[in-house]
Amino acid sequence: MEITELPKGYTKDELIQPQTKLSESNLKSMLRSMNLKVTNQRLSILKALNKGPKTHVTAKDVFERVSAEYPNIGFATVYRFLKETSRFGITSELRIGYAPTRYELKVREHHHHIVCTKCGKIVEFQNEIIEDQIKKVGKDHNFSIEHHIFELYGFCNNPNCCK
Amino acid sequence: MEITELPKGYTKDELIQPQTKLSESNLKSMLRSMNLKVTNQRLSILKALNKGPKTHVTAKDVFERVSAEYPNIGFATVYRFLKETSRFGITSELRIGYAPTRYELKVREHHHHIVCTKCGKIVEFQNEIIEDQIKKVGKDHNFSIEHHIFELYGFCNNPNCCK
DNA sequence: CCAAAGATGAAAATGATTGTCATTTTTATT
DNA sequence: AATAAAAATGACAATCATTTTCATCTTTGG
Ligand SMILES: [Mn+2]
Ligand SMILES: [Mn+2]
Ligand SMILES: [Zn+2]
Ligand SMILES: [Zn+2]
Repeated sequence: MEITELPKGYTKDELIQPQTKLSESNLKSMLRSMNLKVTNQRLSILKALNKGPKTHVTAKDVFERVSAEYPNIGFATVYRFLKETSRFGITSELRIGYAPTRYELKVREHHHHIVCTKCGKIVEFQNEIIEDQIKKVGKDHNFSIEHHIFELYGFCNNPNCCK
Repeated sequence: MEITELPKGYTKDELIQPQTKLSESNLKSMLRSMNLKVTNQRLSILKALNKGPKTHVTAKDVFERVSAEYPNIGFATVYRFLKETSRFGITSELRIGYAPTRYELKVREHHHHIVCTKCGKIVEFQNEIIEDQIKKVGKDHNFSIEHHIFELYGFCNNPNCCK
């Protein structure tokens, strides 16, 4: 079957390990490296992205986290900046089923995701064999591959997976 | 970089080979196998999906093709039925960047796509090694994998690839 | 401090997809 | 062929994530 429905339980928290905590000056130099001005809103968005345990967050998630600090933040600012981060390779985008786009800071190595379509759990994995095959496929078809999406969907065999 | 933008030239026709031409009675039995009533609109949508050379079509593409035969067709009918076909595994869905969902009749074997983000060309490929790794990853993480998405994005080294 | 250049937020716009519902069509059964 | 129940259709409104617009602030280099 193809991805035709949202992962039902996707509101649940994910079980990913908390990630490296980046310092304020780390975040500022990130912004400078993007040739963007350093604003409180942007720093706050980066902090929100960097805050565990939920590391795959939607624009709405970010908006809510930042709103606590800056109640006047606008959605446009969040969306605009998230797109920038993705454009500059600071974050990667995750499109799961028909759910809103999720973002994650690229603080860990390149990886992909297995999504439980029952409880929404997201597990990360890496696979060198697949990455090698991607290069091969590109070569075989005379394409310069710039990026790829690769996500697995199924059911986690977890005792506490909902229902 | 992640998929942050639409393939620019995606309006262009794709260069996929025309696919097996299914007969009207083939299409009718498809519908019956789905426990759906046989209507002219549905047959026309299936025909549209089955018509080359563009085999990865959006709801709008289908709407336009069907409109020629049934000028009163509504978008709702197209969307509703396309979703059904996907649910029953008659079609597979393709989500390319932020472009509208594309559908393709499952008349060929399981495969994936390389998309040229410059000219929109879509090339299909199969890779057994990757499919095997998918099974392995599922097993390793104790998931029952139901489906997966896997698409490569890049530039085709094609003399007639736009600019 | 000052003046671009850039960033922000409010609000409206966009665009794909879905929901509603009155009307029509299909199909199995007389 | 007539009929009745179930299902499908199409017009239209609604949703909802994301983007655009634009007038008003901020940032930053000089
Ligand atoms: Mn991840
Ligand atoms: Mn295909
Ligand atoms: Zn990869
Ligand atoms: Zn596959």
